[in-house]
Amino acid sequence: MLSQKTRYAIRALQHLADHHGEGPVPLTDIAETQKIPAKFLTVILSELSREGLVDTQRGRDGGYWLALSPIDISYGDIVRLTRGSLALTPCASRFAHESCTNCLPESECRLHRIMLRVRDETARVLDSISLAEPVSLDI
Amino acid sequence: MLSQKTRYAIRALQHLADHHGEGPVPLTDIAETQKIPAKFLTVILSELSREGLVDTQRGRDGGYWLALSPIDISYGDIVRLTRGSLALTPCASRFAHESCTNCLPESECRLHRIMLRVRDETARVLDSISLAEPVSLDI
DNA sequence: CGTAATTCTATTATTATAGTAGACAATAGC
DNA sequence: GCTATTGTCTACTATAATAATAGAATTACG
Repeated sequence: MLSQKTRYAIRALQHLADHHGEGPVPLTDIAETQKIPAKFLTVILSELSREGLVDTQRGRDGGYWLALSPIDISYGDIVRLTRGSLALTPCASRFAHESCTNCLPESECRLHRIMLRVRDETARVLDSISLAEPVSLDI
Repeated sequence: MLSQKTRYAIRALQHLADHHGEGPVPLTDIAETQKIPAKFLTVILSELSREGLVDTQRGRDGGYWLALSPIDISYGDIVRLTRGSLALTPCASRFAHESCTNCLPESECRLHRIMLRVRDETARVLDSISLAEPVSLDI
């Protein structure tokens, strides 16, 4: 499962994508529209800023905006950044691979091979959709 | 991510599939071969037994065995039983649907639609593989 | 009966998650 | 320069989930 925090991050980024090119969007705007607890959102947006996904400006008329064009940010990127991995087991992660605790060697683990396939399919879907996508019911 | 417990459950069931038709397999056999803490495995196998996936016999020469033929147990079934859902968000679960907390209505939530697609792809993979599969590197 | 096995209930330790508090820093506009 | 506004950072807390253990109870075979 994606954590609540990851879900908030994605919806916040969607909101910024919707207002891309309109200058800084204040945090309270995002919080209210997307129903995200404001204080928690400060933590989330600060992390996204540190990771280079959003730019910020302090002070009056400050706020947040996407550091890249929406079309250049895929859902796969976001999940990898906020959650660390798309995979369902540590051993199946491509970019954050770890061996599972108390497991057989990967070469003997049937679950490992299955999880690689699930990860590949998940990546195929999430890497093909960007924040620019309207994501209507029929895509 | 799948929990450690779910991963143990899957590997335990694989072990039982490997010895299907050979009578009761004692818990310690499974624990040793699969490197699963024995006491924890009792909890896991008891649950699988309550859910009807394995049958058990107590006492001397007792143990566990699959209640169904390995070919009739898919990885999708196992994950749904032990984890509740294949989906990455509560709102994207087909059999254990819940609305996400602090979310927009599902009809307006772009993330919801994306997660439905990921769940469908995950289900396609996991429902197509059964415990009878050797799951070699090339399938 | 005795031994080898599973079963059940309860408990614990650890970690992750979700969220809050409050001091601090920067900026724009008057 | 003042001040209101807005983001930043560190620390903290409460709750829940996870992983695992303890120990008594039950069953069944011989």
